[in-house]
Amino acid sequence: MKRVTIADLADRLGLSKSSVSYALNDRPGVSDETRRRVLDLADELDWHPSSSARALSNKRSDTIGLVVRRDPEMLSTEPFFVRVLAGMEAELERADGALLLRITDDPERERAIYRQWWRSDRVAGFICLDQHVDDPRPRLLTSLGAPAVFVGAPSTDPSQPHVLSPEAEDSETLVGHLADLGHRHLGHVGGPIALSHERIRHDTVAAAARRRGLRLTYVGADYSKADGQRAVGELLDRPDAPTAIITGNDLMAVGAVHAVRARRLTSPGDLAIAAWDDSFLCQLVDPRSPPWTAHLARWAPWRPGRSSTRSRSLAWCSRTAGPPRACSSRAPRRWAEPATDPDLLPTEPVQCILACDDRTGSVRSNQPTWGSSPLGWCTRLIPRLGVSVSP
Amino acid sequence: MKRVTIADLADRLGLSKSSVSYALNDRPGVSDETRRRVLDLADELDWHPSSSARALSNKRSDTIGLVVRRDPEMLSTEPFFVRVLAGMEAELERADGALLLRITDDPERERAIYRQWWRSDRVAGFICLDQHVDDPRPRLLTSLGAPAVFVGAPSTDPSQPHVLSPEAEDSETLVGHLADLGHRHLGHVGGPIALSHERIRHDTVAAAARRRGLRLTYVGADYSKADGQRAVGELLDRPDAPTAIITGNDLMAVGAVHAVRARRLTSPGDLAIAAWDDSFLCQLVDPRSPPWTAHLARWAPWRPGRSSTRSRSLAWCSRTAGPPRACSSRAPRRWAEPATDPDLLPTEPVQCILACDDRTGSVRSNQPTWGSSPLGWCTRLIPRLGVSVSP
DNA sequence: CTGAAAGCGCTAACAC
DNA sequence: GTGTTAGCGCTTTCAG
Repeated sequence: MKRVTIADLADRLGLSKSSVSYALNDRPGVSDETRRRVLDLADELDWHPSSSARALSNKRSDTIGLVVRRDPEMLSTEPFFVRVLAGMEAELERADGALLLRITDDPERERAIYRQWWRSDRVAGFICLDQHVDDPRPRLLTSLGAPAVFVGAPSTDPSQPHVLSPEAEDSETLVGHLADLGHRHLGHVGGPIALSHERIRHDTVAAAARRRGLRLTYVGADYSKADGQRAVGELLDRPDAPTAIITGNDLMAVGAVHAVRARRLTSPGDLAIAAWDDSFLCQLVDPRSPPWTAHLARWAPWRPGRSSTRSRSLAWCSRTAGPPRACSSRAPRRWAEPATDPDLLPTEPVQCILACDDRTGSVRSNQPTWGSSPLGWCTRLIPRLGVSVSP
Repeated sequence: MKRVTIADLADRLGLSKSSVSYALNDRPGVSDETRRRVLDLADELDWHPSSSARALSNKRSDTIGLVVRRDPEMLSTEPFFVRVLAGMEAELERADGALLLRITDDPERERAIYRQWWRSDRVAGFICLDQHVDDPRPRLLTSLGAPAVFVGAPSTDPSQPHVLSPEAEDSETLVGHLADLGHRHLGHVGGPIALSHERIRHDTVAAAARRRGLRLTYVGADYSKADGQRAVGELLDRPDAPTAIITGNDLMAVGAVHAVRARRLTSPGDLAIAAWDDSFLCQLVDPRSPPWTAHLARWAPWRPGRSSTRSRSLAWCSRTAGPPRACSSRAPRRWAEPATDPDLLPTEPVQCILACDDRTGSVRSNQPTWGSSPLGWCTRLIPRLGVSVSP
């Protein structure tokens, strides 16, 4: 199975390599007639450009690197990740790009991979998830000169683009909703506080509660179901337990449900639960599914002291712009914030407004040529940065 | 940020490019002394080989291609996929390889990607999941000359290696267990029958039931929770409903639980549920979690006619070699079958026995240098094939 | 043990 | 419009 090269094409057509190359790359310098013949032959012979050869002379790649620093075991449990992946893939699909993926738990290893992939020209740039406080990556990638898009929190290096989630707005929504239901004491079960977006949530939830004169108890956990259950259990076992909690992801919300059940309490009767993420877990673990609802009603009398009539709804939802619909496992659509700083791309500002369905992860953009998902969208950023950086 | 090349290293050390190359690649032809100096300098200058240049002259890549043909939306809901991914990544991590990933729903597109990635030298080979009856990929990849490992079912092309799941054994285990509990009529809610392994399950479950003189009703579904719920609902609504069902994945088992609840029936009282996969969903949606168990007991009397005392356990488990432990959401360890045909790798037979923990996806191998997961393991196959193919 | 040189497949000046 | 040529960074003969 001998590889077909442009030299082969050139030979068979009696042309030179360069003419063939021009034709293939849709560049001026060849007649339409010639171009057609080249294209046809290439098709017939099933020619494909050698990606290494092309990368070697172009010094660029159409591959985007993603290094996920999480325990693979735990990752498989977290719906968020696959949604991110699917979003990126949706975009890469249309751009005919590719994703180079690595999952590792080891921070040292992670940094080594960034260096290696970049220095070995494997990728055009990176997408970075899960930004930490004191995250070494902004500095590392800047020093390497590698384009990168940070997702979820602004990079500490202002020259790097990022896509933000409206954390503050979410916090406001969640706290506001629970306050409206009459709760006076909220629990906040946050994810790892080393994560920037968790720190933001910590602060903004606190601020929203303070503004309304609500009591707030914060407990940190690690995003796992087990630890969420532990944390919520701690809250429930206090003499002054909160009547509602907010968890940082759905997995911990499921943990919350289990903590409630384990204590023979009910939700939302004894504890209203609201969570960030609105993944499919909300559909799977639906406390309302019959005869569960009836069941709750029956159990409630057993602990009348703990039963609360204030909260009749379980806000199983997240990142919603409007108030969560009571007892709904669907999140309404929301409008995300403009996602980039226009300064970053002087030649072609990329500010845009996305209409985002958080449940499906898909977005509509006011720039019609752009992607179909929030993370697909930042996938697009990379090549663009490449263009504006090396003019 | 100028790239560091071996020419740079050679210059600074007063050597020639070739010597440097030899030293770097651990090849004979340089003194130990020289090798050390080269290695040290490379380290100091943070040199990394250009992957494209290397691939260009080597005509090989350390990247493995994975094209997943599923609806991305649905994928995020299916724990199986991320476990596969994590398994491969675990192996790639140690091999310092990389995964080129593409998720697409379009079969035509899928085949185009295989061609393109192969002809453009992007990957060393492929791992193929979800083999269909009449799957075009074995033929396609053979005709391209691309190494590929098929997972889950034997390729129709016997020259291609594959990693099998012990489907027949699983079927036997599941049916046997339910029969032992006293069930006489089983339902089998299978996944898409176009998938080879589902066809195998269909046949082997039927055979196992027949051998025991059990009745069996098969209903096909699409692996989604909703469709699983629909299918189980259909079974439950029949006048002669089965007392136990087997579903093809956990998501459909969750659907089954919901179908049961929606009819105010109980599980396992009215319907025992057993499923292939044993993912984390089993932990999340645990019908036994208190006060659920008590709840079941209370509900049962409401529909005494439907309540069965035969089944006291919910076999929420899968792919177990021994009988499932009653009411356990953990699968015991199992021994997988030898995974490859020794004929396939004449130079270096790769037959090995894996000890596999199906819950974590990790395996122990009797070939100690080998991988740590079943899919990591087939990741390893690719380069090995490469070696034996181009001697 | 070392150096010069060819070539992997493609792009991009630069001449014709 | 078309052909010639010089790299891109690395590997690999083949002489010294």
